[in-house]
This record gives sequence, C-alpha cells and structure tokens, in this order.
Amino acid sequence: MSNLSPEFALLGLLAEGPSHGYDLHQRLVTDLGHVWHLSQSQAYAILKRLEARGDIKSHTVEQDKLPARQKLQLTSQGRRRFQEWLDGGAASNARSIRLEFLTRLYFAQKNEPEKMADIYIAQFDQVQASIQRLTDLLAHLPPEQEYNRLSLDLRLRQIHLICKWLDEIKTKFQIEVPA
Amino acid sequence: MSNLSPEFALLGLLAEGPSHGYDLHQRLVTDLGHVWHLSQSQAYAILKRLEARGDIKSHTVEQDKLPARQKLQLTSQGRRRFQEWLDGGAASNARSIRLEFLTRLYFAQKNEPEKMADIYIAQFDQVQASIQRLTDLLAHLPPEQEYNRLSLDLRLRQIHLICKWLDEIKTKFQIEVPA
DNA sequence: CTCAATATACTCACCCGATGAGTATATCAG
DNA sequence: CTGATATACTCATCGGGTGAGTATATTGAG
Repeated sequence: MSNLSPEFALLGLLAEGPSHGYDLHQRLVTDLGHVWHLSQSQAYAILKRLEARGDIKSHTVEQDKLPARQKLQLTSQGRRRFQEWLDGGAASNARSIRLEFLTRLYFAQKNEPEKMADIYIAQFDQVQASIQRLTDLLAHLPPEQEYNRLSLDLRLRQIHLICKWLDEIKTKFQIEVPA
Repeated sequence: MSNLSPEFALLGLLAEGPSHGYDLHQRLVTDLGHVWHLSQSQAYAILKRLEARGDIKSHTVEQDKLPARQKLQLTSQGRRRFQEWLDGGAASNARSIRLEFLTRLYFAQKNEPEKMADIYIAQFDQVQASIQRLTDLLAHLPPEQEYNRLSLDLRLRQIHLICKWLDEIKTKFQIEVPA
C-alpha cells in the first residue's frame, strides 16, 4: 500500500453519511487543509478509483437548478477497509506520520474517542522501531559515506522530534497510556 | 518545477563524463543511496524523459560479449540546466531540503567547492523564509482548527530542527558565511 | 566441472499523484 | 445588469514508482 493520498480521509468523511465529491472535497479542505493538500480534480480522481475498487458506490441525483450530483455511499467493503486502516497500521516516516497519524486521530476523536489511545500507542511503537532501524543503519554505515550519513542523521533527528511532539499530543488529548 | 526526483543528480553524474543508464544508477545508489531511493527502472524512465527534453543525447554502443549500451552524454542545454539548478534554487520543505540541498552540496564539494558557501546561504535564507511563513500561518489560524494547527506546528518544528542541522553542516564543511 | 548466484544492461505494463484548464449553471452583491 | 463567487464535475497530460521480464556473462562453491 504505502498509500500517501487522502484516500482514507475521504472514506472516513463518507462514513459519516452519504455525500458527493464536491462536498467531500470542501470538508476535507476545511478540516484538514493544512494536513492534506488536495485539489478538487485529484479528489474526484481518488473517488473514482475507490468506486472502481468497490469501496464506494454512486448514483446520479438530479437537482432542480444546480448541476446533477453523483451521490456517493460507502459499501460494506469500503467501511471495512476504512476500519482496518484506522485500527491497523501506523506510519513510519516523518511525512506520513504527520499526514496519516493526524488523520487517524481526527476520525477517532470524532467518532470513537476511546480508540485514540490505541492509535497513539501503535504510532508510538512504530516510532520507536524507526529509531532503532535508523540508529542501526547509521552504526553500520561506512564512515566515508558522508552524504548518506547526513541524510540518515537528519531523518533520525526528525523522528526524535516526532517523539516529543507525540508526547505533547498525549498530554493535550489526555490520552492514558498503560505503563 | 517542484521537482522531487533525482533528475538533477543523474544530470550531475553525467556531467562528470559520458556514461550509460546502468552505471549512473549504480553510482547514484552507491553515493547517495540513503538520500534518494531510486529503482533501476525509474532511473531509466527519468533518463528517457531527459533525452526527450534534449538534456541528454544517446547512441548505441555494441559490446563484444555483454549487451549493447546506450551511451549517454549531456547536451549543452543539459549542462546549462544542471548549472542553473545547482546555483539557482533552494528547497523549501523538510523532505526536499534533505534531498536537494544534500545533492547540491555533494556536487559542489566534488566539482566546485568554492560554491558550497553560496548553496549553504541560499538554503539558509530559504529556511528563514519558511519559518516566517509557517509562523504567520499559525498565528492566523482559527483556534478551533486543532488538527491543522498540529500539522503546521510539526512542520515549523521540523524547519527549526533543520536550522540546527544546517549549522552543524556549516561547521563540518568549514563553510564561511559573511555576517 | 557444473550449476546457481550474481552482474551487466535494458524494456514493458501498469497504476497512482498532481496540475491546470475547461464546462455549465445559479446566486448574490454592488 | 454585470461580474464575482458557488455548485458540480470532466479531461488531457505529465511525472513518480513498482515489479516483473529478457538476455547474456562471469564468478564461486561444492
């Protein structure tokens, strides 16, 4: 998968009730516009793909005066895929943590706040694993590889930074983590 | 452009002398494999595009035993484009700084070390501008936009981190910056 | 000696991400 | 009444990225 588009964010918005492309795009921009940057046309493209995959189904609704809409609904498969994404994974690099973790938290807070702790913990564990992986890589990197070293070094520090940021999020949302 | 592929890295390697796809890919992986992650097929795809654009020209060279090669050379346009990239721009977000700035520095150190300071300064200035931009955005963000705020906040901190990292690079390479 | 792994060199089919422009109608403010 | 903004969606085009396939040559382990 290694999915870095707001595909699941759209699925999640649609999980709150049937809607249509224009509206989903608007809502995503309003609520998560500084998380995901999504053009209108790209939103439609993703929705089309989701429909082709069977996560969404659509039918045309005529309107009195405005152009017809494609009313979209989640299929049960789509709902399952969204739940699996929400419960299942955790992102592993800086960018995808910012995007995916925040999106997971957003939907959890809205719909099932009791899940926030699980999401937090899964992400925290993943971050620890990344620190381990990058530290090992750095330790075994031949010393003459200066530029590779600088790159890995920055990545490692970025992950450490995310650790601190996660900790503040834990406090902010009063997430209880078992010792 | 907002180009986030190792296009210019390939151009830069070719600037050191005519070569062919397989070799360029190998060298990129060896020297900058933890900066750019580039599959072989993607390397060929980029080279093809560069040829279509007229930055590269190729001709077939038969070999005794091994498969024929497409020998690649920079055109004068390609050389110019590479120089413009090297001298011209500076990346503005965390990821592209890691990728592009390090790549610029790599080629400068190899071929024209006196340029390192200019590249450093251009990047530093760009980072200051990003800090300004993100700080302003955050200041004007409505307080109810929690998730947008968290995202911008992380981005801002990442840029601050890069500031420190840049400073260490300055020391490491003994770059002299006028006050 | 032989066979399998590795190296050389490149191609192809496919999908996803992203932009920018275009289309058409409706409403609202000045 | 006119021009900006909102509603609603389409299309062409490009670039990024994967995974598998093709074909031959060399090397090394048993």
